[in-house]
Amino acid sequence: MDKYYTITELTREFGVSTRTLRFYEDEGLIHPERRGRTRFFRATDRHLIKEILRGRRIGFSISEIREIIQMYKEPPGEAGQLRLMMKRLEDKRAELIQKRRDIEETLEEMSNVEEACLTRLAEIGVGT
Amino acid sequence: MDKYYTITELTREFGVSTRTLRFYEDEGLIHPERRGRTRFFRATDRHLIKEILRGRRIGFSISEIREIIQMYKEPPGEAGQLRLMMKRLEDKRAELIQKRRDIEETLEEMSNVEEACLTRLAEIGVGT
DNA sequence: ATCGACATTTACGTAAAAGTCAATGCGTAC
DNA sequence: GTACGCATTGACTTTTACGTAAATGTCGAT
Repeated sequence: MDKYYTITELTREFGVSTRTLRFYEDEGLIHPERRGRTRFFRATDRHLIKEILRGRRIGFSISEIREIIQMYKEPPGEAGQLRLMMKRLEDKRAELIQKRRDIEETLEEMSNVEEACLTRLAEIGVGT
Repeated sequence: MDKYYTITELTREFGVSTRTLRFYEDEGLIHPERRGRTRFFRATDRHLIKEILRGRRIGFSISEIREIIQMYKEPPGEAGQLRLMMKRLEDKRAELIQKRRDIEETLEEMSNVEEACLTRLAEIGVGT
């Protein structure tokens, strides 16, 4: 099949603006084809967009996302480069693990607050 | 005891600048005491800073953090407010859970890349 | 009294990630 | 053939979360 996606199809699917997708293209993250001036997105672009948005939700900057995409594409050939890349991976991993811990702590606290709300509601509700 | 912390003590402990702490004060997130023009931070401020920074790592904006802090302080008294608050909590919770999933997926992919790196290093290493 | 370290305020600057607006093109349904 | 809707480009604007510079204050040690 090799389907093409138009820009608005993708904006609808992912809930982003055309500006955003063009911005990602300008930043070199995706490379939709062109027929005349119109962009045609392939499955691979669509998949990349998914990864980009996931990175964005996590809080990665555009350049970090670019770096990550690069990593998938081509593990560099030279040993020094490889070691450096693994070091960076380690750092990112630590960061993500910290972030996950932060999220879990926050989720717990939110549960507490929610419970307090429920109790309060019950108290008030009684008198209604 | 009721220890006081100076601003630089806290900047060192948390790895942030004085500008940042003053900014948080301007934003009404913390309320250090004053003796003359100098700020003196209490344990409660220190604890708040911890929460603020955790929120920041998670990706909450200042106003979201402010909102959260507010929630801890005073679960509102009126039923409608309470329900609204719980709705917002639900939304945030969903967001955080999505974020956690994103992180987990990313961690897995990073493991893959890392493994690929190791294999590659081994291949190269053989010829060294 | 002066020096250094730390503190303060005010004000302007900045980078990231888009939003918004205006002008224009291209295809097609009527 | 023209009006309409979707696309495009480029320029300008906005928001967030601080950074940074300048000019000054405070205080203990020398």
